[in-house]
Amino acid sequence: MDNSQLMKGILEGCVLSIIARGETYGYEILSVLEEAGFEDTGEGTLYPLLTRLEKNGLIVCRRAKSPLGPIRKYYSATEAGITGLEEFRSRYRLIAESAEKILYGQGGTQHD
Amino acid sequence: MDNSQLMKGILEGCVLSIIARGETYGYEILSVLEEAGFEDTGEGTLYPLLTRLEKNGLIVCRRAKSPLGPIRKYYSATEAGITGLEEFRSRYRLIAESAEKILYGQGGTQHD
DNA sequence: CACAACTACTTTGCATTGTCAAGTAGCTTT
DNA sequence: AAAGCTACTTGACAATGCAAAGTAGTTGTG
Repeated sequence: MDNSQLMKGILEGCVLSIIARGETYGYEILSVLEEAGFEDTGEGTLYPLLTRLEKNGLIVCRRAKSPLGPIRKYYSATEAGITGLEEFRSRYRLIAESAEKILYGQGGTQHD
Repeated sequence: MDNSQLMKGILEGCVLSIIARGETYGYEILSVLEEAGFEDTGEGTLYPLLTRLEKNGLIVCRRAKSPLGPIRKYYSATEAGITGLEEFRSRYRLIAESAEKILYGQGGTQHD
């Protein structure tokens, strides 16, 4: 059992959240994810996810030259993206609360 | 985007946690999950999950007659299951913290 | 200029797993 | 005995994280 199953779905909301903070691009998102603790996130995970978000109209992308390498794709959240993010947060919180209720107990299990 | 992706992996730990509390069987687990908030969990989700947990040695099962219907499969957690549950809780907490850091911000929910 | 190294994004293919749907089987009630 | 409940099983499917390899632009070294 590895982390990948836990990651599913969560990552999508997190990436959307990062983009919603301000225009950014793939490589930078990767570093933000790593800083936050998603250390194993690879390009093969992120880029398809960005494509999916874009296809669903939650983010839009603009191509611009990088001062360093090849063209970057700068993403920013659409209004639908902002709305979707709120919905995601709600769903996430519900599930997280349900999970924690079961995992740690309502008040019975003392966890450090 | 539906809940199913968020559920992946989380459910496994939750079911393991429920079983770790004491011997129980599928139908009962379903009702516990529903009470906790996992309302859409169907049999087709739970039973394969139980099989998987058993195959991985995290739970064991014992068949016993039910006062009502057909034979029940009572599950209980093995030592490996307890250990696995602890590990799951740690992993879950790490991911949840990372996710919440991104979703809600480090110091507060409101950021511009 | 040619080649390597780095940045940045793309694509393919796979394994895992939640979900829908239908099925099997025992027990109780009518 | 037929219907309806409890309880578990199975098959097919779709979503998605992930590894690995590929494409392409820029810079530095010779």
